[in-house]
Amino acid sequence: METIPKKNCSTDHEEVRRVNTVTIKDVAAAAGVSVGTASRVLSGNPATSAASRERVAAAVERLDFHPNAQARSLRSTRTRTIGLLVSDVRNQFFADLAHAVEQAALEHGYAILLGNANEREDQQDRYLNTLISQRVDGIILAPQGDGNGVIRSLLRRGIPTVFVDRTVDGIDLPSVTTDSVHGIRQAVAHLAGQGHTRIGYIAGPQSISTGRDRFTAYNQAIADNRLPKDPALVYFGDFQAASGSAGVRVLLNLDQPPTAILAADSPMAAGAVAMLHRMGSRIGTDIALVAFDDIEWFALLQPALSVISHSVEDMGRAAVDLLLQVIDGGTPESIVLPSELIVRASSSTPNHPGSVSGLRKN
Amino acid sequence: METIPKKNCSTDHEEVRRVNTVTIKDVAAAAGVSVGTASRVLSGNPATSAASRERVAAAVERLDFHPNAQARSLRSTRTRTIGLLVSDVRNQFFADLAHAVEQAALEHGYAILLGNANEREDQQDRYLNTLISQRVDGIILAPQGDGNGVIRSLLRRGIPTVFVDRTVDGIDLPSVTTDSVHGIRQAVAHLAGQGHTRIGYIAGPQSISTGRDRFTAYNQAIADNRLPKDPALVYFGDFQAASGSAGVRVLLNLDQPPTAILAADSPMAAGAVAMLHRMGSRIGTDIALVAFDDIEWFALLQPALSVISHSVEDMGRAAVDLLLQVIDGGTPESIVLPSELIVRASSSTPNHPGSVSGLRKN
DNA sequence: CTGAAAGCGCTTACAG
DNA sequence: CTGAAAGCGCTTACAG
Repeated sequence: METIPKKNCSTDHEEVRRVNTVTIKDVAAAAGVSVGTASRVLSGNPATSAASRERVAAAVERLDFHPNAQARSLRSTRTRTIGLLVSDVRNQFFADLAHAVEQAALEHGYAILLGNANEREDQQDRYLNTLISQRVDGIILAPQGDGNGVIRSLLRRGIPTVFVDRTVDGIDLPSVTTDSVHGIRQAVAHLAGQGHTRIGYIAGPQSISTGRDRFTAYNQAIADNRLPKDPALVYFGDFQAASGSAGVRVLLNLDQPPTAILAADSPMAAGAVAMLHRMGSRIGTDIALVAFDDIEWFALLQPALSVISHSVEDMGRAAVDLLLQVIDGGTPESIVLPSELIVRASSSTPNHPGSVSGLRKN
Repeated sequence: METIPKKNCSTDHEEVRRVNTVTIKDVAAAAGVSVGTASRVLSGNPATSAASRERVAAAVERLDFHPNAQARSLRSTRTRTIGLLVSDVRNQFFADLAHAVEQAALEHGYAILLGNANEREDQQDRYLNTLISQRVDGIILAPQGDGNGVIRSLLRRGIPTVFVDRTVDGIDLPSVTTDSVHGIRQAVAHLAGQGHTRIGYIAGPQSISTGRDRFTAYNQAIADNRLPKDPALVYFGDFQAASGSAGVRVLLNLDQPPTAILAADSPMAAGAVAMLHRMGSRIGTDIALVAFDDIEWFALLQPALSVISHSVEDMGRAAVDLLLQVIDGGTPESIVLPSELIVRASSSTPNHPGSVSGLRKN
């Protein structure tokens, strides 16, 4: 009675994979009820007798039945699956975000289909197509690009989607983002307060909303603190580590190098640290360094890195909440999370910085 | 002709999500061919005329058709989806592994359904059930537990599965693991060569194969180098950061504390670093430190951490290769990847360590 | 509370 | 090369 042999068309080639798939039909037969009744028991429909429930449960147990989610969702159009597309899993921030989203989704009975765009629009679009084809119930997206690719399909098809961390201009979807203004303003004020007047900035790409927002916030903060504005102090990176290193090299080779540097995300900050080490510039002594994103590793560096912190747990949880509301037909408001400066040793430059490392190179 | 209104049973409640789902029927109608022909064109079946191909392609484009993967796999029993279940996404090693697996899978046209066990067997089993229900074509698993849970279902159902990084005793599945013996032997010899005789070890859990393997390798290396064996020098952690910190505290409070410490994975090493900082013990001077796993952050610490390195890219790629072979009905051999010591400043203790930090505490 | 039957969107022999 | 039809494993009104 177990493993009822299916009319298996395979020519007995031994290559008989998955013969052992037990279906709801097998369960129904074993329990002595109809398929409909078995289905009702399985889906928790109250219109079932205690007797059926017991017999079906026993059969499920005995046959080790796992309902075919494909078939189920083909009828019910719900897959209980959420697609999460991040920009770069190896970026600790997104790994933490993936974890937060996954835990929050799990609580609501959803599994996460994780995609990794590698900060590239073509890979994002490829995954987006996969997610659409897999008929995920909704998508949480840290977007790439200008919204002229597959993102349009998402909207057209009415697939519940929310943006996380980033947004796309002209695409009106609920989002969870960080208000970078407050944290960056604090950071610049903190540095200016110590006498720094030349604060370098390693910016993210201006094609990405967080890259733009943080850059705007930096410019604003420079102006607010009446610091001289010098375009040479800004290096445009790509949110990845190598560009952080490149940025440091360029900035430190300036005729008038900065005495403090702000990096717009954690991989670039890591790259900056590596290059500062290589160039023999002592962080917290020769140069102050502050990073956007709070990663546990930053606290382990010596000196520990000052960071602009925002809660990745809150972000992940909020994104799931928002998406669930959209799936339920709601139109939730976007959420903006706060950012906050955490001062550590890397930006505590006791000696007047101008005199320590501001020495002209020629 | 676009969006042909489906016989939509929704009571016009406005809650008409996904009306706009276009099916292969719509495509066939728009292209003026039968559903069968449309299907053949879509799946690249050569038995199609150039004319049909063109008309179908045009219809697909115009209607923005995305085939329903659920329905497709219901017939073909292939989902083109691989489940990857890692122990902890926030662990940089596994994030890197996820990335490597995902890239390798993408090359073969597979999407990855990523699960995160959080180093817990119950969460692993829950995800495993989801993956089975989703009918993934195969599973790449960094396993938890003793193999008496859902893993048995995997075997019974013949679902193609390979182990990665870890294995489970008594479960015979192809695997990709690291040979820890060589790297750990090198590390201990390197430390012993500098005069260290008391080498502490922060072990992983003995319920996990990598925890056991590395511990065995450590014991072996201690014996090989004719170092005194002292059980007090071993602290058993759980592969997570907090236990690395706890381990350092315990070991440094010994009457005869170690002058060198080896941590069995990167999160525990990070925890160890944090605690050494807090206790004012200078890495590379007061104490030597070596970590298993090569994470980019380790190179950024000052002093940079010596590590036992193994290639996570190779591991991810090999796991996908193996799984693909299993899916194709093969029975591939397991793969064991090498490990190698990389010496950096954290384990270069020029002064005779015994005299520097081996001073008795009482 | 239960069974028989239709149907979700595809694929795939089967004839032609 | 193509169409008509069966069927993958479920769910869900419809009667009873």
